[in-house]
Amino acid sequence: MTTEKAKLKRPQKSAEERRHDIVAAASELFAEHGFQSTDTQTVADKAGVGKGTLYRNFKSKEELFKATLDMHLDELRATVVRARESEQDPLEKLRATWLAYIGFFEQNNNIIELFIEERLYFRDQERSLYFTRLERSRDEWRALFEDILRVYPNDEVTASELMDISGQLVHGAVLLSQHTAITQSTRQRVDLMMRIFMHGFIKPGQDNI
Amino acid sequence: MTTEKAKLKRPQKSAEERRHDIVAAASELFAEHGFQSTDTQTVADKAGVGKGTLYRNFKSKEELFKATLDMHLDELRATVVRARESEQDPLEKLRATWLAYIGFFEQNNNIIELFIEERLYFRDQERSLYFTRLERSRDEWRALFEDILRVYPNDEVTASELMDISGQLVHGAVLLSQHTAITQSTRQRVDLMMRIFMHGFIKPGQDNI
Amino acid sequence: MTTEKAKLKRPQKSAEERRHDIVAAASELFAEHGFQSTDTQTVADKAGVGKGTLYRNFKSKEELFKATLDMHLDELRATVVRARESEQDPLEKLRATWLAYIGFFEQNNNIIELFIEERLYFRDQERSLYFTRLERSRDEWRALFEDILRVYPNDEVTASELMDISGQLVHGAVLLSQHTAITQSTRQRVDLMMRIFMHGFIKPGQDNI
Amino acid sequence: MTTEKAKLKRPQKSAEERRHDIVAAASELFAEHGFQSTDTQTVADKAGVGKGTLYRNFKSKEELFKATLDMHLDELRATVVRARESEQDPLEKLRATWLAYIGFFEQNNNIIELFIEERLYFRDQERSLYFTRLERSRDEWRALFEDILRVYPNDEVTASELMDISGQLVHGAVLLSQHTAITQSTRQRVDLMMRIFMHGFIKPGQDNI
DNA sequence: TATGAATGAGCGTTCATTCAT
DNA sequence: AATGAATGAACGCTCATTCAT
Repeated sequence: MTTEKAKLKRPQKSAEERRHDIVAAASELFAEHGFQSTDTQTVADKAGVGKGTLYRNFKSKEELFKATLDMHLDELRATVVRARESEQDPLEKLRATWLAYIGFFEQNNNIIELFIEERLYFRDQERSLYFTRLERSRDEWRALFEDILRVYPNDEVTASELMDISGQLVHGAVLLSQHTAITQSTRQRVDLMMRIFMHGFIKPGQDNI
Repeated sequence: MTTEKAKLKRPQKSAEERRHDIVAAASELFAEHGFQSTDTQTVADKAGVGKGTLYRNFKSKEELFKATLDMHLDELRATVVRARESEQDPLEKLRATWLAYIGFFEQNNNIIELFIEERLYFRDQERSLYFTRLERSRDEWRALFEDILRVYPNDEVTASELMDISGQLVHGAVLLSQHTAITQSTRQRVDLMMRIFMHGFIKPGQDNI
Repeated sequence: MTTEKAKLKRPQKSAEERRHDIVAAASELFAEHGFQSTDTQTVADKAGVGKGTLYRNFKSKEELFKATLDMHLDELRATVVRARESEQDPLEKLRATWLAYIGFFEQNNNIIELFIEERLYFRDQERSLYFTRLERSRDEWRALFEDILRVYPNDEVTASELMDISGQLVHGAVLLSQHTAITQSTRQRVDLMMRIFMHGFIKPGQDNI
Repeated sequence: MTTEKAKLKRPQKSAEERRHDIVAAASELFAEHGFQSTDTQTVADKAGVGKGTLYRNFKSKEELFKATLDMHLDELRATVVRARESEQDPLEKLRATWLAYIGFFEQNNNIIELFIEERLYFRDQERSLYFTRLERSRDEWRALFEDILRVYPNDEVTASELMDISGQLVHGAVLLSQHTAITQSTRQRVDLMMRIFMHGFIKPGQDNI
């Protein structure tokens, strides 16, 4: 029960473990303070390694940052895919996916800010990791909305358009979730999103009052 | 022979003007590179003042940053209010407001990232300026949705809920606008948002297929 | 008479003076420990300035190093030119020049090592400052030997050849001077060099014993 | 079933060989980049051993550096002795020795810089290896010049003085050889050195013009 | 004995802030 | 009041050396 968790000298873990420890530590710190405000010594300390070990595993602080983003993106993707495949009905797939998406960002506090930070810092260098991935998964999303439209045909709207609205709803939710008084559960919020997304707020026949 | 003579060359700006020049310069630079990557020397240069003058006008780089955010928030508010008041019909007010909101962020590139940066860096110190203001204007938004519900009564949804969905749609649009292939005008996007928001994508009567 | 020379805060000297102070401090330290072993903090301390001031005046440690070399090379050149012009007779010009050259390196201990360090470190980047300058002054040296040969005609040797031998003698002297037991004054050494250079060590007529 | 079995794949080098490999690798790298700019990892790689092995064989990078200098000094000495003994006539011994000396440094590029680097870095600690050895061989050099003076008696110059001039000529040649346009072979340069060293550039009888 | 992953002191450089002019 | 030279704390990264395997 000592707080001083017996810091062994040179624990000699596997390379895989080391990398993971470092990314895990970095991830928390980046999420808490942002990329620039996190210093490498702190990451090393938190990961329980020397600073040199950081640099043996990652070419630079920037690389480390991107590695943490990558890790989160892998998790996010896994979470979302799992959710989508957990349901058969297209609309239920959608609901599950939204839930998973928003839930992921709720459980990984501030992660969305990291993706946005990346966009700011590395703007000149390359495309943002997050949006690159988003793009890559567009086809899967579109397929989902095509399935939905097959069940609920509507020639006044395209799958792409639905995908866009869906994207707005989800990303808006993620962005605002930490700042809206949390009077509702994520589940409830998603249900509301579904209701409006499906039927709007205007009752049929009210339109031309 | 006054000490004040011959200074004609230096345009003798008022304190107010100076501050404005500095904020304007800072604003562009912050938007382009982010808070941390923008250095005070560059701001001073761009504003055409010495670095000391920066610090006479703003206690710190952070203050300056917040002043630029404040300026943008003032502009945003003015833009939105103007839009809202330009229409009579509640739904048209909403459409105009959405359009103004999204248009503002389209014209002030990267501004949304700045608000998010603030959230990351100054987390510990205080609440974010953007979300503080957002909160402050909630009542106005809510009033709008109450008006709308008066015209289109629906006891299955509250004004607050509509406000939340509206917030998600708008912020999602802002966040994604720079990253979605721009096949549509803002106008068109807002129209789509309105359509779905009002009626959903499912045609009446299709529901229980 | 205080040893604590009243370290005024921010003495605000002229830019010229600052640069000079820094180069002077750097020069001593580089000469004493070499380029790589001298750290910038030490230079700043010795120059009585902050480390930032170093970097306001010189783009990098490397630039500073080259600036000190340049300074020494300027001095060396001035010393040598002054010596050469102090005499009329070509042979006396030569003697005076040799004396000045060797004397310079005796008074600026370890400077020759610095020139050689430069060659080692910056090999890839560009030509050595020292040898670039040496090359540049070759014409002046050659002119001197042509004058000498005009007085002492000898068609078995060229001015260039004499210049080469002279260069070897002088640089050899500089290199070895710190390591040979100093039994003789520089004056005496130069006189010996002159004697051998002029007549060799073999007496006329002894040759074909 | 000996422990020594089956290790055929690893060439089973002797400790002696290992050391030699390391010194050989280090030697090249030091000569190319200098002491400080050469890093131990690179040496280990080039020598085909692990970094630990470096430190089992040499207490520190510095020791390794000195070992390479020692190696070169051994080679230099062997080369010079061999040359000296290849001739009978004292003057021819001298010519051969000069040739060997200069040739050695021509074939071992940048070695002279290493000796000078040592002087800079390890100044405080002890005397330079190169000059220590030089000192040690002074007696042999002096003996040579005494032999020469026996054949060409000259009571206006001592063997020590000739030795000094010879040292200057040779070291100057080594130092400058990489920087003078190589219009002549080493052989030719040495012949010129001999001619001037023996007779000077002034023809007998010209003196008192 | 040989290895190379791990370490951390050390260093060059930057940049927000101050202050003499 | 305005300036910009001066400051020095802070930080990313390196590399000689150690030590668990």
